[in-house]
Amino acid sequence: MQITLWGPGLAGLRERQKADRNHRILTSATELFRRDGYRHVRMEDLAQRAGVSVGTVYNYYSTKGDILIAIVSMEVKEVLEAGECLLASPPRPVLKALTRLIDHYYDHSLHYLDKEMWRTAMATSIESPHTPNGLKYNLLDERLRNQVQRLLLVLQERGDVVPGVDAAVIGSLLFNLLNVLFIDFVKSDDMELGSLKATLHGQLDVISRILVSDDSSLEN
Amino acid sequence: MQITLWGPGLAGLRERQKADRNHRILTSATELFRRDGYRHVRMEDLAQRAGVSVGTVYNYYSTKGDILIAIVSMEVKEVLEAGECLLASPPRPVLKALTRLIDHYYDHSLHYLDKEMWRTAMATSIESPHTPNGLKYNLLDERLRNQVQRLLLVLQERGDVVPGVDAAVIGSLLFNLLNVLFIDFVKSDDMELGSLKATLHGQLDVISRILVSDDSSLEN
DNA sequence: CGTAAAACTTGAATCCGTTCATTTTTTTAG
DNA sequence: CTAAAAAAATGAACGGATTCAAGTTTTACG
Repeated sequence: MQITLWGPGLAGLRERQKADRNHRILTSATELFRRDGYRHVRMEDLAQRAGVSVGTVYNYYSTKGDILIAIVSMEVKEVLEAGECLLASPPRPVLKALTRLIDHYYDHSLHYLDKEMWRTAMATSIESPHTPNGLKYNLLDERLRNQVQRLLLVLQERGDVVPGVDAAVIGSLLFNLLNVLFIDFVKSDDMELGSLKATLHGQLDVISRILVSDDSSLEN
Repeated sequence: MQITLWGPGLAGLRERQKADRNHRILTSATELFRRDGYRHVRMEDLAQRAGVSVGTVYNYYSTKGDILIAIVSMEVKEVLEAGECLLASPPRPVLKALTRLIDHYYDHSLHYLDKEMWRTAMATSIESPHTPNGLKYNLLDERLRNQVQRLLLVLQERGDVVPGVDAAVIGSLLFNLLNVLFIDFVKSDDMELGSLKATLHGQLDVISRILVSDDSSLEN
């Protein structure tokens, strides 16, 4: 049934077939989830569009939710990379640096996923934190948290953040905030990105007062 | 089949039967969920123990998750009432008042529910925010948020919190924090209540610096 | 009381994610 | 090149939440 187009050799036939099938499954899933909504996509539909059987899909991903996590991973990895660039030389003042980073997280968040997909991914990570799914999602969360913490550390080393504060604590606190606000955002079908960012800015403004000395807080 | 023990009258037979069935379903669910774990309880088991058919359970609750939300409601309502007592005359200083309120939320949280039940309830509220389930849960969340905000307002009116801060913003921020920390708590099977509260206290300590003037912050 | 409408209960059928015994394809060894 | 072994694909079968057409109980009304 399978025609060997490329002949043997070149990294192994099986390897290439596997990569190809995996890619087809992921592509089909992304398209179908966005077009029809995660809930309405049946594993059978997904398998059919990817040109494989249902069993094969389960050979690559252990649950329907696992496919979603894979898509979330792409999303988060891109965002993390962009974040690293910002960490290399964050803008001033502190408030602007924080806003820039988190706004970018938010702006990028609907690139591959829609709100329903985010809801499902978050729900999975909460309901089943110990499955491969959940672990993977939570690991990504930790990497984001870490990035926020490191931004604060960079700002502190540069002297923009007063030495007294614990960058890890406040960074974690900031991440918690941006996370909860994002949850509220994806929960509400109506809320726009602009509204999400406005709320964030309000709370960031308050937090950033802890971070700078009273003198520099007059800078705005 | 149904023996009319009380005779007709007294608020209608049907009313009483309904209340009784509802009570039996809720009681059975609480017992089974705690004993066998939410996931392992089948609707059929639950129906059998409640002495009704599966269809009848669905007549009272629209999904399995809906039953859980009903149990969460009991939990949260009790906690809200206790909160109101504290609002009537909160202790000093500010940090102690906040700690007292939120510690109570946490301490009470495992009274009816275990961690798995909380995870499911939270996941449901995120994944399906528009179903009766989700709406109910999110309404309760809002009431808790509001209570935290009102505590701050009371403290501010009493002069313990500096007039400059926006009680609604900080209250909301505090609620977000306690919420995220609680999510992390129920996600981890290992974490103890003590550890949860320790983390909270660390973050509360930071936040409370915004709330009091520099003079009073030297009080501790 | 008796009867029709309304409200409610029932459990078999449906739907869908997931599993698994079987079949097919690819690799390896001779 | 061929056969045995290994790896992977397949789709029918399973389990459990949810639905729904049919049956039963309660109420309303003469």
